[in-house]
Amino acid sequence: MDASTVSRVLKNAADVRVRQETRARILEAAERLNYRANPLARALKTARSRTLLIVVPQIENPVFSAAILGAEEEARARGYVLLVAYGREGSAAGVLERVSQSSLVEGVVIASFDEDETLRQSIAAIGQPHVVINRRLTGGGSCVALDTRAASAIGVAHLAALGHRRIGHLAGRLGRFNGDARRRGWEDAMRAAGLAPDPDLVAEAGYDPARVPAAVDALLARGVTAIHAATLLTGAAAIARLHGHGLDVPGDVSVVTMHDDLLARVVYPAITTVELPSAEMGARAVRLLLRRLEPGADDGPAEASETLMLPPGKLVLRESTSPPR
Amino acid sequence: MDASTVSRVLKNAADVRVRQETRARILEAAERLNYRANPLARALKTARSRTLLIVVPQIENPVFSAAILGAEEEARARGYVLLVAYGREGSAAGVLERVSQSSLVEGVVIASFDEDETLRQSIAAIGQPHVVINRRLTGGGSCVALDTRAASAIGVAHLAALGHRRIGHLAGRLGRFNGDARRRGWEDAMRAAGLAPDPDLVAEAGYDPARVPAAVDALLARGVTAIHAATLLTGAAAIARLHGHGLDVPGDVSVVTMHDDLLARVVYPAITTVELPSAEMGARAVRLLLRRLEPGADDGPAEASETLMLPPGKLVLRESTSPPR
DNA sequence: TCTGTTTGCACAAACGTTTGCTCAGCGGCG
DNA sequence: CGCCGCTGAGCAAACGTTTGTGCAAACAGA
Repeated sequence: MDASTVSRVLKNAADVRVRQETRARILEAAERLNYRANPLARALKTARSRTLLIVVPQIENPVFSAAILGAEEEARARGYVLLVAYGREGSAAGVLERVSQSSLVEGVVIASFDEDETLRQSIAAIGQPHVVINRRLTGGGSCVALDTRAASAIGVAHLAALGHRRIGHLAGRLGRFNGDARRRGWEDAMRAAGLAPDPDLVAEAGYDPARVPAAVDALLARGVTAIHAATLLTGAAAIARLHGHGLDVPGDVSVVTMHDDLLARVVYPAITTVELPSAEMGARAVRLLLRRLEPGADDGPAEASETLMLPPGKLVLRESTSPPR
Repeated sequence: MDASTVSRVLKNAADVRVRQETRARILEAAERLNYRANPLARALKTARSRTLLIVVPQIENPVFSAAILGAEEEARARGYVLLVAYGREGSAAGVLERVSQSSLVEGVVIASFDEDETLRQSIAAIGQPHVVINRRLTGGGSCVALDTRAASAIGVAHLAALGHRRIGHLAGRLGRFNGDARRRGWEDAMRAAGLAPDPDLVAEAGYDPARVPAAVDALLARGVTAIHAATLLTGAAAIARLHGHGLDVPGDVSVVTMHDDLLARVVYPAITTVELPSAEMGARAVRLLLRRLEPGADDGPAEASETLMLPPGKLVLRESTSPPR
């Protein structure tokens, strides 16, 4: 029983040319010995490791863990293994360098808080197929992002529909893709409701709960009756701050945010949010990557290296919003 | 320049036997060509992949993401790559089978919600060095667990010291290692404070926030003035329920729990918790594993395959606890 | 019966390392 | 002067696959 024949039989190659009896004998023996082809040897010979890497700046962030989940499922379904690596402080450079040298990876899904230019350089340095997620990378390759601008607009429109007129935006990191997109979404909805998107109604807290109290106080000083928070975490922190002032949510101030995570359900009041397909973002990124690695026609035409914007899901109505008094 | 010599020089082998000049020439060329030994070929030849696997039931759970972080750092520091895989529904069997056949892994760190017997069988089936974390596996190999019993006791003792006498325990999953440990910790502290650990003061909510309201109501019906929650998530949900009843926390009811996560800081009031070294749990598991894979004397004597219990950190005083009225 | 075609399988090289061995050159020692 | 032993480096086999090719045996057509 020669190795080559075994190899052909076990992978059911197109150039079969093997007798039924031989095939059966091989299959039986493989079964009996619990034989598994050594993936290392195969990868060495074929120069294909069927391994993908996802790099995230934080693993504990629900957006990224959801993206990892989605990516892992998609990769597995396609017969790939997904490695997870994380770059502390948001920088991707070190991780990319390290992993791409210690393990053989065919493509990388990258999430990073780096500046555009920095990130572009890190990516160029490893010279591997890649897809960036959770942002647009101008001039870069393909990206998969969440349409947080639309998500913001949905939340703000909800507040406006309830009758709120002074709706504050508790902004994320302004100057960055997602921070700006969310503020623009707020502006869009304000305008659509015939309200002026007064810059005074915007207070930046970034993604840091510790910066929330001051930002909320600033908004309160502007007389807002509702707050649209850029992230679930800062939204929750905003509610805590409001409680701290003895204010009732939603009685005195309504709060809406996005990302339908468990956190939205364990605080009081449960937070009204807009669903965002984080897991799908991971899955789509893997699909894009695989389309480049395996140019089969099974996926339809390969799109140009552009940004794929995933539309938000629906508004999940909970108890943090109500008409103004 | 022969490959064998290059190999010896680059890994700085003990059997150096190479002229300084040759060594320099090789090093220079490697640098110039940005040469990296192919990890696949090396792994194939040496039968050592320097890859570890960690299997967790959920990646979004802060305990596990912290453990992954700790494990990854430790693995990397030792020159290993850490693969992350997760088994939905808590079962480890499928993941172990799948990954151990698709990639070459030298050892596995396992977290799972499986029953002891089921888990033992899954592990036996893959026949690889392993360390179980976040629980004790009776009769199994080595484990690294958090001493949640002691952590519970610290939290409950804090409540007792404040003057609470009717302290309810919002239990995790009773009958399982961590659920039972936490309830025992509550009992320990109750007894130590001269209070009767009345079973009526225990209400089980598992790890599911949806079950919390009913459990909290049951505790309230028993006249508790303080609640010790088995998990941060159910603790937060308990606070939400208390608010829902129009009760003040900590004015009417104090709440304490464990795991010092971000969540504890974004709810109102910020939750008093007991620190638990989740990240260290991951790191220690990797160390244990490596000790078996590389029996060097650098780590002290290899311990018997017993459970390593990591003691809790300190009580983090926030605003969810106060003396009873 | 002979030639030509197909069928079924084995041979062997290659992937990029690691590692035991060989061996030429050379200096020292008897 | 001859032998020994050391140094420094190359040779070659091996790890477990994949894949192009070679080559018998079986078969068909003439």
